Amino acid sequence: MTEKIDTELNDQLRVRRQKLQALKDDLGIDPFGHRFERDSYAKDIHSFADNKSKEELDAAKKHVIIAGRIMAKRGAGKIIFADIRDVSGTVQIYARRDDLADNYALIRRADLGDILGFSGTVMKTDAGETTILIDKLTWLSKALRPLPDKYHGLTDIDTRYRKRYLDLISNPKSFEVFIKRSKIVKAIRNYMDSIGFLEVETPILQNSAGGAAARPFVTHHNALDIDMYLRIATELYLKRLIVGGMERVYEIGRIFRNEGMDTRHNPEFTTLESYGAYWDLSDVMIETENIIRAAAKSINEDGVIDYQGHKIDLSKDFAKRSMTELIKEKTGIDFDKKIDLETARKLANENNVKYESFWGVGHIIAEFFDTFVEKSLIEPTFVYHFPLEVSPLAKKEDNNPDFVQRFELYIAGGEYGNAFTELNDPIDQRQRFEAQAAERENGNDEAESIDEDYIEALEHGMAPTGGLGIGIDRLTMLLTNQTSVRDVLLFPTMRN
RNA sequence: GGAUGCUUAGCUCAGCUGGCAGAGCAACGGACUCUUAAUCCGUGGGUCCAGGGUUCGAUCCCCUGAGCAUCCA
Repeated sequence: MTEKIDTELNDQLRVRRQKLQALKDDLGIDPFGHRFERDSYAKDIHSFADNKSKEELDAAKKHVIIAGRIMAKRGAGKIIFADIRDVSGTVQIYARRDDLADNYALIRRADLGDILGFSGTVMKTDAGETTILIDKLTWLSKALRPLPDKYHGLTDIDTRYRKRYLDLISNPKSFEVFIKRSKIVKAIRNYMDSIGFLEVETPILQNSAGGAAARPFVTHHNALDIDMYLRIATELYLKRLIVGGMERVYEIGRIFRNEGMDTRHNPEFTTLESYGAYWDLSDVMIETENIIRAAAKSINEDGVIDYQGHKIDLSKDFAKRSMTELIKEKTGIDFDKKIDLETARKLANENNVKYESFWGVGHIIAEFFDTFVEKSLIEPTFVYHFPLEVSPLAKKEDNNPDFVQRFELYIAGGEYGNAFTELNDPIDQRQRFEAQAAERENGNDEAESIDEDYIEALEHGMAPTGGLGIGIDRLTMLLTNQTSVRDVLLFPTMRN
């Protein structure tokens, strides 16, 4: 056993190590315990007892066994009260020396943060608090470090992210967000399964990263001696499965984008992508509404959310608006009229819209939307009629080859979903990839590269397909009213 | 990438014009058989983020760096 010498430890650590030794030497117990069978959670005890009177509880003689971490401890001579936290919540215990005899030494020696098992009888104190009067204690684990401040919790943002376990122990609200995240993912999965979609897993390590406009992370495979990329989307593999006849597939998985970090971007994040054969955008709109509603209802029965002061009823039908009409409403500019690049650039200059040298008219239209419209879309709105140039994987509109069958879903001024009628014409797809390659030549390092294998798959025939992508992290932020993506990720990316 | 701010005890935070480093909680010793941010008496605990500079003297002023946050690109 290697252990820091005493002088390197602060008083808190030193004292707890001494207590650890004393538990072994004086009481002969294993400070790190073993299997323990409980029959109740804190929450069960509250739901049993909170609305019963002191007398009713005394008559009931309800005996329970719980286990948990000591969060607070209050002594008064030969009795001790303590708050015990388990996964369901917190319940108070009441230990009396007269009842416990030798066992009393365990609770007397226990520190905040230690984990013990308790058996006892449910009662109510004179102050009316549901409490377990303890008749037996079992030592389960010794904490060698102190808990964060019992009243303020852990507030240091950096420590909350780096040592998430401390955040979870001391900040119940943070704990709750991650419970909700789990429920959201489960609700989405249940819905997708209920409409006949098959959950699949596609490669994270790829030879070329496609399916989105983003720079990938590069890694190296030693045995093959090749560089590989972490996926930036699940799209192209999922559509190969549509070609393969799976017809309805989805994946909820981690993807990786090598770009800046801020309150809405973490380098690794989770997306849902789904592809339904024989569907088009109208089917995907229904699917999307149902997914968002199922997710919202899994954590809030009425489906009404409050995001940063915006009260939004997700149970109402979502609006459907054309991108160019929305831009026209805000700026008076009609991008449905055919204009050349020079004119588009002039309009951009006049409206202080910045553009890159490799942008065509389509990029500029999309930028007008981002600049003038996006933040104003508070009520759930499907924005459709996207420029072809920014949508290399979407099918063209029937009557307008400059635009594609694509929508994005906007809520509370942010984007929560992206969907196409998928481009299933391999000849058109090759041209789109070539246009992307040309953009890359001109300096767009986020442009798609030509994925020959994917084109070959399309050449075998892919049914007309409606596809959807939803960012799970963003959706969780929306539904749990969080403004930073790092507050919905258990372990956000941190610098060393 | 840029601007601004933050970093002090295990945790939450003060720290005046540059003059011996402070509080609450937690911890330690004691009292207390219905407490609940328990209370009361007593005690200990510091790489003031790191490195340089100015100064008789730096937690404080200056420079460089690190981490984090917010805003912008």
